[in-house]
Amino acid sequence: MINIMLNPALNKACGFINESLRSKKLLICIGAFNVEYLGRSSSSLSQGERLLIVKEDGSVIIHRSYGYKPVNWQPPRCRIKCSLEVEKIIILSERRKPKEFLRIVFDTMHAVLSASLTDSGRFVMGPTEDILCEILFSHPEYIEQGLRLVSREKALASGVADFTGVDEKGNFVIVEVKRHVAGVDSVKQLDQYLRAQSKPLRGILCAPSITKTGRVILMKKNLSFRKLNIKALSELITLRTIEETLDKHFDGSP
Amino acid sequence: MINIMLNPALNKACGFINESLRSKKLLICIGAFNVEYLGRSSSSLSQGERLLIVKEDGSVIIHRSYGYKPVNWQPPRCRIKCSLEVEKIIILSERRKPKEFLRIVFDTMHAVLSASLTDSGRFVMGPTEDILCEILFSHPEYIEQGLRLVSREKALASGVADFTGVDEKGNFVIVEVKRHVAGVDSVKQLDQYLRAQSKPLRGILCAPSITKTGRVILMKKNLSFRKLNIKALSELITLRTIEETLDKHFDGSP
DNA sequence: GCGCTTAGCCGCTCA
DNA sequence: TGAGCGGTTAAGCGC
Repeated sequence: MINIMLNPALNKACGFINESLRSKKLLICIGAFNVEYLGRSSSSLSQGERLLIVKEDGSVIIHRSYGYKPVNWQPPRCRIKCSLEVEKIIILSERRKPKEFLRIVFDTMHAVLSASLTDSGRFVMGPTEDILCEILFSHPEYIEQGLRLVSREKALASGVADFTGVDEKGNFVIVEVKRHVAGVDSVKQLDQYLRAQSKPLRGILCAPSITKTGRVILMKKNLSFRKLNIKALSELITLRTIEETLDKHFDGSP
Repeated sequence: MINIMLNPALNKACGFINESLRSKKLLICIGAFNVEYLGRSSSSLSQGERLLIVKEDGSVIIHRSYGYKPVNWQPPRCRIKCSLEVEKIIILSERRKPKEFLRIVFDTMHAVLSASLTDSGRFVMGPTEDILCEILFSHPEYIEQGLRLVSREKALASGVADFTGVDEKGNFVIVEVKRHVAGVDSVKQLDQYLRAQSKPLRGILCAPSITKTGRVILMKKNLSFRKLNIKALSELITLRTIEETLDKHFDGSP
């Protein structure tokens, strides 16, 4: 059910907004306003025509006419108040922790709209690093011939290694998997894991590619790099398997 | 100017959307649809009632009823097409680089709205230079150990220096503060102040960072650079101070 | 264009 | 509560 007012008087708009907030509906306002943000940082946006969205969970989103990212926002569970002043509507949103405020002052309201959205749809994301690990765990030959993977998500002294295992020659190895280009940070991450061990182990970094500086450090530290063909790996797994993995993570959810 | 249709027939909605895309307006659609994303990753969102926003710059934003982040999106400069199929409206958005697609299939349209937003407002992030100076004036140790600041906004022969003071060793200093990366211009500005003095003084440039060429000139002119941690400095202002500021701003609010 | 760093990063997990 | 870490991270800047 959708309610809407076009070019409402400010007092009417204020009533409409308060009713929408009270009944926890999606609220969309188009009008001329300015915004002040105060919290971890601060910002100030002077007057202009924009789009304000307040969701039923108390999130606030402010969009200008361009860009896909909001200019200001607040996450869910904000306390939101709307009040009428002389020739102005003031919407104040308070986030509890960290303490942050958004103050929106409307001069003009072009449209207010409220709606209840019924959405039980399911959102599924493509192969994540987690799923990639799942695949590699059942196909260690894609990392190295003769490699046996022993543990997954192994908690080490200095972080959580994707895999630990034993290579063809009986050396213990730690494996770090990246879904994207491995950079200096990835190499350092793997190196950290290794340095925190008492004995020297082999380290294998698996990624679709590696940056030049990343490779330099990797070679200096005598680590191995294994190029992953993400697409080929994805094809080792059926959609069914992905859904099973998801089910494991999101267990109870419908 | 705002146009709107409530519960339009799909063919009417399709016409409305195409007209909005053609004339490069902000487009808002509320309806039941599913979304497929294909690109660097992939995702699939099954049927449900949601909010679709298409901006005049070709950005696409899809929001569910909860959360402040979009479930799917595309950045500006996407090519967007809308077509009518049997009992469905299909909106396809293509991002050129990297190649990515969003396919939105509407079963039902509850509302379509288009608007032109006029927004020449200015957005300013973080503590203003003024506030930054305020903080540094009460915490000169963040500029240099043992520094005593004597004056603020001191009018000199060739401009207004942010601070003048005396360093640990008794040298007179002029301090210039920048909120953003200091460049060649900032260095020259500080140098100007110093050259206009009869005696040679020390010059300290404070900024979160400095460009390479800026640093070269700075060193050549024998000036000091002090890296500012804007975030840490901001945190020297307590929340209490923020709340006082808010109170001042929002005075009447309950 | 690559590679690196920052962000009101966000959001998740786990000690 | 904090640390670690992945992200369709995005976005900026230097090389």
